[in-house]
Amino acid sequence: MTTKKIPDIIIGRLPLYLRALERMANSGEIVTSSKELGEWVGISAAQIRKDISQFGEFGKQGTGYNIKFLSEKLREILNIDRVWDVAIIGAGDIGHGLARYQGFLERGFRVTLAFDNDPAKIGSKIGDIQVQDIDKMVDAINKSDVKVAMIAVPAEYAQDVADELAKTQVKAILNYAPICITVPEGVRVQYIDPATHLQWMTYYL
Amino acid sequence: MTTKKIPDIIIGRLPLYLRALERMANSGEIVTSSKELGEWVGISAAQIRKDISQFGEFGKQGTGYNIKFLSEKLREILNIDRVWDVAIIGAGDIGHGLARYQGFLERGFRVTLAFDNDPAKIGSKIGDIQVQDIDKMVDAINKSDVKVAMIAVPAEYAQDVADELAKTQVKAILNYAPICITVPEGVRVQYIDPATHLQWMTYYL
DNA sequence: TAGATTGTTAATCGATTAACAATC
DNA sequence: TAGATTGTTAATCGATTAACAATC
Repeated sequence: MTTKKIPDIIIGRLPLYLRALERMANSGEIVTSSKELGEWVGISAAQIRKDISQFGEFGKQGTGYNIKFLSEKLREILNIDRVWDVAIIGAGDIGHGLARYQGFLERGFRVTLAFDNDPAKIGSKIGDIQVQDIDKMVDAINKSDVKVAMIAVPAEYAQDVADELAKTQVKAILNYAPICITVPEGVRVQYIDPATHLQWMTYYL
Repeated sequence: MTTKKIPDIIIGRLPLYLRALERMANSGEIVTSSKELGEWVGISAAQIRKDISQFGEFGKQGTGYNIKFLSEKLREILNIDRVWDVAIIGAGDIGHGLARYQGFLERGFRVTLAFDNDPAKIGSKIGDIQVQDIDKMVDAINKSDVKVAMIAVPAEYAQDVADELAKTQVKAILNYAPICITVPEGVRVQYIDPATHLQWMTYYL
């Protein structure tokens, strides 16, 4: 079997499909079509069929896709048919919000570690996790099975944190600091910066 | 003069260029090149030159780009050579974090209105803005000159909020609810959903 | 069977890269 | 002048769309 490389842009759409399918399931629907799913996520039916067909034949001609079945398949493909432990670095407003965010668990993630360099925050609790000294981060992560981290520190510290994370088994980083970071080969980074998103839209105002 | 339509994907990169240029300026640099800027943002030099040249000739052969000058031009292009008032709908953890976020002001945005439907929150203060009853949102926004809004309510209310916003002059929405919303022609939406970003990366783990 | 919708191929469209003349 | 780097064109690459046979 020749494993063909799936384009990254397709992978990025799968979570959107899954999110819509889960909402459909919640409202009691059993099957859907590429057309309906496309309307939910704002993507053409042809593209949805093409994307999904990269991974197998999950639909039935004339009928469409079974929502539960397709959701299950997408979860397997995305490796979220399990729960990933996540570390948060930075216990300011953003870190706090992320640590308390209820939406993660049902979507495959559980925050288990939090770090900060502020003595006033170290030792405090967010929900039921305790903020640890950032100096102990590498050790603590290496003792855990955390492979996913979220950086929520000021821009000037983000690269330092990324460099420390490089000493651990973390392979996926969600970076809230408004700066592009450099990471070793094999580590993935995604960026969230609300100001950047807003600036994109003001062009059209 | 024929105004050619600039692809949306190019507009989306300009805020990244601007962000990098501002950091360069802060560290005292005066000029940069497409090569250097490309390294900062992880984009090829050729693409950066092509993107920037859509809007004018802002560089000098042999020298590169003056950082201050190019920043100024990008701000003009993106319409952030002014400050935009922003409304936040939803005063939970995310809304709170956004309202308190210090990073907006220097990048062209100021949160001036906040709304919630929870009687326990209405009337409370976040920084120096007071949370108002969401029933008064349309009136309050219409009396203001807010054209940008951030939705930070649970997924099940997001479409309702979007429908209400459609009765105002809001033309740009940053949606934190994990759901795709439908808006009238001419209104832009951007999405931020950390779980979706994380799920994108777990594929590769 | 007739209607619907998938999976897939070929055609189109758009974005990125490479190359280089222009010029600072 | 020699070296560097832009702005731009042409070539390449990749993604999206349209169309349709297969089939439920």
